[in-house]
Amino acid sequence: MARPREFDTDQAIDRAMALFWARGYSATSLQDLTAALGIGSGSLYAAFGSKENLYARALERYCSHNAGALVEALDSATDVRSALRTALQALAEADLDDPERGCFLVNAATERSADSTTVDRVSGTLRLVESTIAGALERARARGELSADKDPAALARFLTTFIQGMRVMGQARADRAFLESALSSALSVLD
Amino acid sequence: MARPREFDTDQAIDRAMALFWARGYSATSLQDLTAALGIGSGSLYAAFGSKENLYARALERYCSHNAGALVEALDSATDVRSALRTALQALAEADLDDPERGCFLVNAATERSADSTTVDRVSGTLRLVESTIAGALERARARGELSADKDPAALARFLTTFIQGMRVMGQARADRAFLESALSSALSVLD
DNA sequence: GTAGTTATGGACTGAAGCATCAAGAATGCG
DNA sequence: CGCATTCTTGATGCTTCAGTCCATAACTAC
Repeated sequence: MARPREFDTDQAIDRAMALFWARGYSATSLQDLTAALGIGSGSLYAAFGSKENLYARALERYCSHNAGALVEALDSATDVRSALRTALQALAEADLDDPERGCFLVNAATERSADSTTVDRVSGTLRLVESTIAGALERARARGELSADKDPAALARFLTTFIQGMRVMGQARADRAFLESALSSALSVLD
Repeated sequence: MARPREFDTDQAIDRAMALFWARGYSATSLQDLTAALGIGSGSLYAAFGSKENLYARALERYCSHNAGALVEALDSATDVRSALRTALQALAEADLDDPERGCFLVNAATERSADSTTVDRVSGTLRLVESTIAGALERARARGELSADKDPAALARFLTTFIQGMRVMGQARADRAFLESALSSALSVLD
């Protein structure tokens, strides 16, 4: 019926995500975006409406992808402790690999804390992380893997908080030994 | 010998700090700064050299002020547990009072992780926080306040990390109940 | 009061910012 | 083969950006 779009929208969002993630919202210009996406500004605005909107789409993708991975890892876990350790170690490894980028969710929370769209996405994702961890801990407790006197909900709030701290420390160039030490101490609350 | 400066440099840095803290580096314009500082751009550049330099001075002030308060609180503590709880509760309270601002150090770490001046300041401050906590825990252990089988250095790494997470959660609009719950769980590692 | 020095404020520069628009190109349908 | 529709490109508009410059002002020392 009409001329078809020449670029792949999903791929464009992925590329925008990489830029916003690495540089932040304000420091990423439209020139950066059109260059990385390989499209003109007209196409960009026709497809996404605005820079803010594209940022929201990129953050949405990041959140659903990363929270999805965590949900998958924890929902199928038979051993919470090792599942949590593996998942958190992977996050630490991401920071060690590329400390400049850090965690897009954390970056979004800190840079755009005055923007309600961003705040809603971030807090919603954090709630999902929290409830996923809480669910895994509850099941572990039912299996006797976690002591009956532990509070899964409280531990989930704690671990969700700790994760964000680990990402910040990673971005602040904490080394592997530091992150692993902190992680071990954090997980000791399960014992 | 010459015309004296009409504005107070320290006060100017304080005002610049408030702006950079609330909006970040990129989203704060020179117009914002000259308006808030009440000086012309010529004076600003004569006194501080560049926007980046002024940011560095503002961050430096924030770090020395806040880390200083923590050092003071912990170095004179007779009861580590309550001193730590009080100090961390104060940070949580700051986030609850004004979640948009969050922690300038965390904001700096995430927004300007590609700038070595910023990274150095942030990581140096975090190391100071870590060693202050470690010192307080060591003394507590020597007093028998902390079990001998605990590792003060490891706990300090953990707590330093947790604090940053708490600031992120606060900025992401976690409420008081959440933060206090997470904080209690974190401090339970001392038992 | 004069000379020397430094601060002030705002006009100014050139670059870069986001967003729009117009002209042309690619498609499906009749 | 037109026609309607949607996409693409990039020039364009207008704003804002960081930073410089300069004429003027305020001060000290002599």
